[in-house]
Amino acid sequence: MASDEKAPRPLGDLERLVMEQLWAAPAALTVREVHEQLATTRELAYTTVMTVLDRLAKKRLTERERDGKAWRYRAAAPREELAADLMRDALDRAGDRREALVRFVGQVSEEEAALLREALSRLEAREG
Amino acid sequence: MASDEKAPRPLGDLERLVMEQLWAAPAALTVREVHEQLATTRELAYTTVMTVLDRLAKKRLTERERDGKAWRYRAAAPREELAADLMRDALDRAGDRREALVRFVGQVSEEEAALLREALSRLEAREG
DNA sequence: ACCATCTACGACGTTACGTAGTAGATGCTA
DNA sequence: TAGCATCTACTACGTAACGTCGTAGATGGT
Repeated sequence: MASDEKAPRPLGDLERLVMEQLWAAPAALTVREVHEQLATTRELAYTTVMTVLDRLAKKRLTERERDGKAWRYRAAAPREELAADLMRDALDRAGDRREALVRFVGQVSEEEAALLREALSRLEAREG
Repeated sequence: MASDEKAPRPLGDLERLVMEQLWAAPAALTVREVHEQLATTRELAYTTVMTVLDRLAKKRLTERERDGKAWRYRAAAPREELAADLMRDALDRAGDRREALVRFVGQVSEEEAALLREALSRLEAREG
């Protein structure tokens, strides 16, 4: 049955940019590091980045740890995990799941369909 | 590659309720009809429903046709189509699609996995 | 012609997000 | 240890979406 929970709001533009920095980084980043990266492309106050990082943490999209007097932020989950969650949410919001899945596979590319089959086989091998 | 378009905002609570009325109805509904339905559950001004229907139309989620001096609204697409679109969007926003799909099938239920396999077979039969 | 009804449009409060400033805590350094 | 550079915490403001509704004027049937 359809979930009654509210769909998670999509990330704002800046929030997405920041998350992309974190996802791309091999380790947790400080506000300064994120800011320096973004500053190569756009003018942006240090505190703006700080605010966004803070909000992302409140939304549990990032986690942070102390490093001296600064915080280091990292993504709470891989980008692909978030994508999968959103796909789940969307599916949960569909009326007829079968129909929704049919339409979904009907609009993915051949390549993606192949990836799906592969993923399903792997699942079957592991769990089936 | 990841789409740069903004993710569509999820429907608001009332917008979702209204869409559910339209999806459930066999034919296009007037503002009054939608209002009467919703009014059985909650107190709501007629014009509130009108506004929402109008906004949904501007967002191309509903279409409307004249019926006397009133408008009749219907969903522009089936609920499952919207769900499929949202799944696509989420997938487009993932970094590594393969990984995202693996995670996705990893979190669907057994039943949903079966539906997915079925949908893929059907696709293969039709296109492959 | 009248009355019920419908639409068009504007309005207000709330919340999310982009954006940034200020004040005060903190930690290295001379 | 005094001071400077840096970091956080908190506040704030503008915009847009959405829930919510009112008013005014158009419209159509009897």
